[in-house]
Amino acid sequence: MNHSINTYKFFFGALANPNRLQIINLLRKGKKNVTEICNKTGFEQTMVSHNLKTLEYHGMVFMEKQGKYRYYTVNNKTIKPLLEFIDEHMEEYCCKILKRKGCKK
Amino acid sequence: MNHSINTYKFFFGALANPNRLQIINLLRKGKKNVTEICNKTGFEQTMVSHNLKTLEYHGMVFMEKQGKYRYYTVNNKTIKPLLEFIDEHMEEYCCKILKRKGCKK
DNA sequence: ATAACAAAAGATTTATATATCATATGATTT
DNA sequence: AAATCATATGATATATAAATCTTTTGTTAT
Repeated sequence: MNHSINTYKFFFGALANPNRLQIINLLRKGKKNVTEICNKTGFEQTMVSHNLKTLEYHGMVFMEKQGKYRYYTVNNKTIKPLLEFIDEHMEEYCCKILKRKGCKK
Repeated sequence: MNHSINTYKFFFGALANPNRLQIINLLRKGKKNVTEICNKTGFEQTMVSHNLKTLEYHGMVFMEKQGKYRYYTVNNKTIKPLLEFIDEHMEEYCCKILKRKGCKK
């Protein structure tokens, strides 16, 4: 905990949202622009833009302009290992939560 | 992402709360019972109990009964490296957020 | 056994985050 | 340069989470 409590609060808050998580998950399959994200997810454009802004603000996704399009990529350098780490944590310590889906322990 | 979107949502949600983060931070200094947590933080007993329940459910803290007391410890096996990993992420990718407090990059 | 203490549980109010709605900006095409 | 497409921004209504309030459970001491 090198930073303020609220910094962590907002960081985790950025990931505590199903729509943002779905966007992250989609971007893990490759770079996409906003319209492509909307089409693949069925989400509204404004909702996607707002959520991408939150993710970008926290360094979870990156944006690059290409003409009238804006392409987004996920920050796999940190997001991938972060999610993997949490997967392992849950396998170890969240049996109650995962039970229905066949937890190892 | 081995688990459902909502599983991650609730996991991150558990950490996206300043009071729970403060409790985690306090427990990092050592095992404490509910009353001790209340005294050190100034939080109400019911609020602390509710938040400890959330943290325990997600395997972030552990509880052991000792007479009428319930002692809580933080799961440092995962919480410590998790927070350290996020510290590094923020130093690298969240300069905008940390700027005021002297970000390295 | 009853009182006092420690902690949890449930219900309700309050606070916060989110999606939606309306509008604006920027780039490309005709 | 007007129209269209792509995306972002700001404001507001709605949904969700959280704190508080009230009550309950469990443990120890008298």
